[in-house]
This record gives sequence, structure tokens and C-alpha cells, in this order.
Amino acid sequence: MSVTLKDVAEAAQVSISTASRALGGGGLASAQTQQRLTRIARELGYRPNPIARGLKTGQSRLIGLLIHNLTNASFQVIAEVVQARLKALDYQMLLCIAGDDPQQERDTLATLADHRVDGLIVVPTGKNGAQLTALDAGDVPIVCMIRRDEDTNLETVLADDPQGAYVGTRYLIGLGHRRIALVVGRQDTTSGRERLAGYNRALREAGIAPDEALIHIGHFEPETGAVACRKLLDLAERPSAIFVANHESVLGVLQVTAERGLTIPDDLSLLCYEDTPWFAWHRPAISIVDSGARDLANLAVDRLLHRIEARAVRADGAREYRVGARLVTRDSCRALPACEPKA
Amino acid sequence: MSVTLKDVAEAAQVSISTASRALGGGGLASAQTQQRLTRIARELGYRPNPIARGLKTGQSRLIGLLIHNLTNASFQVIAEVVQARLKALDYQMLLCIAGDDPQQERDTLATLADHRVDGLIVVPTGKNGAQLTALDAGDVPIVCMIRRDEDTNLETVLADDPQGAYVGTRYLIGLGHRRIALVVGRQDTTSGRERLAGYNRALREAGIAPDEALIHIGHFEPETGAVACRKLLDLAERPSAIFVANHESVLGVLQVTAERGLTIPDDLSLLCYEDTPWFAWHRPAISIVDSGARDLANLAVDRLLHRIEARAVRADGAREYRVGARLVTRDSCRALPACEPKA
DNA sequence: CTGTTAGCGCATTCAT
DNA sequence: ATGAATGCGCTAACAG
Repeated sequence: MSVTLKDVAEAAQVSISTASRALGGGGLASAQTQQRLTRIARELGYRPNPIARGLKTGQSRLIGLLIHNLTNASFQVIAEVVQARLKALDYQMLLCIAGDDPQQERDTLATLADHRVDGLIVVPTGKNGAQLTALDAGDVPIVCMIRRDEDTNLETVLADDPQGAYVGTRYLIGLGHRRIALVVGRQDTTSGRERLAGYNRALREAGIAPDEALIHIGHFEPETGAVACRKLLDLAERPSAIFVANHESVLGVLQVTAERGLTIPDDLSLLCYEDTPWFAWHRPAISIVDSGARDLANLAVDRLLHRIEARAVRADGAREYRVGARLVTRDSCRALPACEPKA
Repeated sequence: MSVTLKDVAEAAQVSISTASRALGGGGLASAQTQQRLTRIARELGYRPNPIARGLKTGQSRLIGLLIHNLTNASFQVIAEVVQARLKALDYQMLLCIAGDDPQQERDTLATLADHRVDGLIVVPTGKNGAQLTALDAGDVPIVCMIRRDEDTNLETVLADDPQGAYVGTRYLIGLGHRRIALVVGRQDTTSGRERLAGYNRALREAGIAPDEALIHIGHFEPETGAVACRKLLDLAERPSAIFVANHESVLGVLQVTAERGLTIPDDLSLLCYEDTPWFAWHRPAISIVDSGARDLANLAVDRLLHRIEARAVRADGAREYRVGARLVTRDSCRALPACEPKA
């Protein structure tokens, strides 16, 4: 059905291997034959069969991306960026969604390995470190992102969440806020822990006593934000600002504030973590700490490609990279009148 | 490095072909050997190599999904559903994003064909009908979705946009609205045309004279909604309701109404097309016509799988499927007091 | 620089 | 029911 190397070779009256070399581009053939074969191949509409090539070379031109979902805005951006970058390099992306579930992650990794992916970008659950390490040690370069799998020593690209949360909190403090609530994700995740840490550090440095009642740790769901927000607004001493460091929770927080008739930022300042297109369109436009999903994805691709090229033995020290967070101020935070803003 | 069929065969003291048959499951081996080989394979951790198998069988266990982006909520759902369904059937999804660009679509289709995908689900741009037809006629079953490529006769799964737009418009009419604006997508798309048609039909049936000034045709971007909304609100005779049938435009519409201090639904009723998670969390919760992205995706997968199984000659009549739209009323539309609601 | 040969891992035909 | 042999399309030694 489809035209093979053999067809091209016959048409050109050369051996299959000559055809292979001429088209393979390694310069292993005379410029003449190279041009001639290229032309004939084009005329015949020859397209190399990656499967056959893969069987021989052990490579597939396939790269796996394993993420938790496509609801989270960061994952959407990551998937788009990774696929765009890879396409330009003539790789194809196998997108796998494993819902933060260790069992699914395990199965998916096995299947991806079966398919001989040339590399893997993974947002790990943290429960399959051994498997990841084995794959990487084997033949599949792996780059982790967003979360660190504590059981591994793999190359990892992370957001600088300690810094991001610190910068965000400091911004609110600078605006004069003293009672700053934090809604943050599960503490068994890198981001959950680090954002809480950054928040605490900023408070400490500002000499603000920490208040457990202002901190709500929850899941990555809108409902978490609703529950947290109700709890916070029912406090005797309400917070004047809420830092929603758990992206998915924003929806719940916004809903509850609307239901209670609170105006943002007049009655309550709101700062969120991770951008999503509608934050900028929302009125008031929502200020954020941008964790840099796009740059994170680009860096992960860079690192992975590097690992793939440098088929060399990986030095035992797998590096960890951090992409700095950026504060993007829009209109959802206001300065408290009674205090002179600092910094 | 990895354990092959040969290893299993040797360990079991049988020939490679026996091993292949025993594990292949076709019942071509005695129940005894079958069990024994299965056990040994498991013990050795044997996993068949899809690339080798693919070279032999001409199949890859790969299925391509070609969509425009991951920003649109429907595409997100489609990608998630397709990948989940396929994974369960031991297929892998090659996700390709071609941004509604014919050139990219062309290249991507070629690459996907190179990789010998076993099937393809495509949201077509409409400019590469010949290529799609050729692929489908060749060896790659194709199912189109969301949009119809007029130059082809491929199996196509569409939303019932004429009905959806009709139902939505009728709902607003029933609420007593007479000046109903429509923001809708480009007319060179299936959904753009059909939603406009459905809207017009509902108006006509209700005996409401169409008003060109109330119809805004634009691109699939938030900005379209902003432009449209400003234009509509500046009209001498303002609409009492806006039907935003162009999903991406909602952001712009919401922004402009907020800036003008309009309360929804008191000052203006708002009905949107296609659901997205935050519509339900938004206050007021936004009423929608749900085009059924999830069911659309499931049906597309069903049809594709069917085509793949039935390797038979496709009857020349490729069928078109429609998934009905559903009105989901929440809180963004109100009944006009002066009129008794009908139907 | 080019042709010949071998083999990647597996499914399948043909014998037995 | 099983074994031996063949080839999918391509790359990579190895010769010449």
C-alpha cells in the first residue's frame, strides 16, 4: 500500500542501503545520489516508516507526557507547550492522564515503556519512585515536573513555590494586611508544603503572629475553596485578605464571597496562585502569583531533549531546576487605609 | 535489555511460535501450554513489544486526536474522554493540536499517518478534505467531530446545534424576551452557521422580527464578546437578553457587563453555549445550552472503534450522527415581568 | 562510495 | 498442537 524504501531503491536502480544512506542524510552517500534519491523519494511520495525504523533503532519518536488532568489551567498550558515543542522536533506526544492516582500512574508508565517512548515528562504522584527510577536507569530518560518524587533522584523541574508564596504574602503585607488567610493544597505535595512555608516565612519576617485559624489545607477542588471561605468569613476576626494558593479553590472562594455580598477588593482582598485566562477578564481582574507553567514546560522539554541527546551516562547528581514565580498585580487586592504600605 | 518472546520461549523450552500462540490467546495452543507460558511470561516480566508487533501487523495501537486547542472547555473534555476510553482498550492517544490552521492540519495528518495510527478522530478545519478522504480510503479509519468537512463524506459526529440554538432561544422567548441578541462564531464553521439558523428559526416561529443589529458574528475569542457586548449595550433599543453562542466570547461579555455595572440577570439575561466548570460556580450561576462534549467524545470513540473492528469495506454512505443539546437553567436568565411566560 | 548480509521482535505460513 | 522458516521496513555492520 504505502511506498517503501525498497520501492525508492528500485526506482533509482540502487540498493536499499544506498537509498537508506542517501535519505538518512548522514552524508554517507555522494552528493549526486543523495540529490537524486531525494528527488525520486519525493516524486514517489516516500515517507519513512517510523515503526520499522523504531524496531531497528529502539527509538520511537514518541514522548510521553503524564499529567493529572486537563481541568487545571497549568496542565492545559503544559500539554499545549509540550506538544508544540515536540511537534517542531518531529516527535509525537503521547498524552496520558492518570488523575493523580498511583495505580493508574503505574500502569501508564508500563504501557509507555512498552511503546518505547524516547523520553518521559511526568508529574509524579510520588508513590512510584522505584518504577520511575528503574525506567530512567533503563532506557527512558525521565524529567519530573511540578512535583518532586521524594523516593527518586531524577531530574526535576519545579516552580519556585517557596518564593512565589513568599512574594505573594509579602505583597499583601505591604498593602497593609495583617490578617491574611491562606487556602492551600494537600501537604503531601511539593507545592502544598512549599507554598505554606513561603507564606509562613513572609509572616514571620514581618513579625506577624501566625494564626492556625487562618490556614486552610484542602484538596485540589473548588469545594475546598467554598468550605475554607465560609469558615474564614465566620471567624470572629475576619481576614482582610485571602491568598488562594490552591488554584482549583478559587471558584469556591469566589462563589462564597459573591453569595455573602462581599465586594472584592473593597471588603476582601483576593490573591490567587497560577494564572488562567479568565482571571484577566474577570471584574475585578484577579491578581495572581504566576507560577510560570509555560516556562516550566519549556524547561522540562529542554532538559528532556538534552538527556535524550546526551545518551551518555547520567552523572549521579540529577539536578533540580526552579522556575521563578512572578507577581502579577491586577485589581483584586487593595491597600488597607489605616496603614502605610511598606516595601 | 527487555525480555522478549524468545526469552520466554527458551525458559519454557518451546519454540518462539508456540510461545507467541500461547500468549496471543487465539486458543491456538493447548490449555496446558497456554497456562504454563502465561505463568512463565509473568514471572519473567515479559511485555510484548508493540513496535515489533506493529511492524508485522501494520497496526500500532495508537490513535490520533487532532483538535484546535486546549483552551476551549469542550476540547478539554474531549481530550480527557478520548484518552480515558482508549486507555481502557489498551490504545494510546497521540494528541495533536493544530490551532484551526489548515497547514498545520495537513502536516499533522501526514505525520500521524506515518506513525501508522490505527484510527483518527479529527476536528477538521475544512480545508483538507481530500487528504482526509485519502487517508480514510487508505488504511486509516477517520471520524470527524464538531465540524463537518464539506469536501468529504466521512463519518461525522456533530452536536445538534440547530436544535440547541433553537431550544436556547425559545427558552429566552418563553421568559418573555423579545429583543434577544446573539453572539456567534464565524459562519464558515458548522457550529457558527447552525447556531445562527436555530436562533433565527426560533425567532421566526415566535413571530419576532429579526434585527440584524442584534446579531454579532465573530471569532472564537474573548475579545469578540467584549466588542459585541459594547455594541449591543450602546444600541438605542438594548437587548434584554444575550445568547452567547460562541463559547470563548463569554469572558468578554461578562467583563463588559461588569464594567457597565449591569446586574445579571436583573438588568440583562445571559445564556451561554457549551459548559465549563466555572459556570456553575459563578454567581449568578450561568445558564447554558450544553452541547454535550462528553457524549460527543464517547460517540466519536464508539464509531471509530466500530470502524476499526469492521475492517470491512465501508458502505459508501458514511453516516452523520447528532448528539442532542440540553438546556441547563441556572440563574443568569430572568423572566420579563410584563409578559406572561409561554411554553 | 556502494552493495551484501544480518537482524530488531513478533505473527504467521507451512510443514509435521 | 507444535516447530521451522519467512518477512514486515529499516539500519548498520561488513566487504568490496
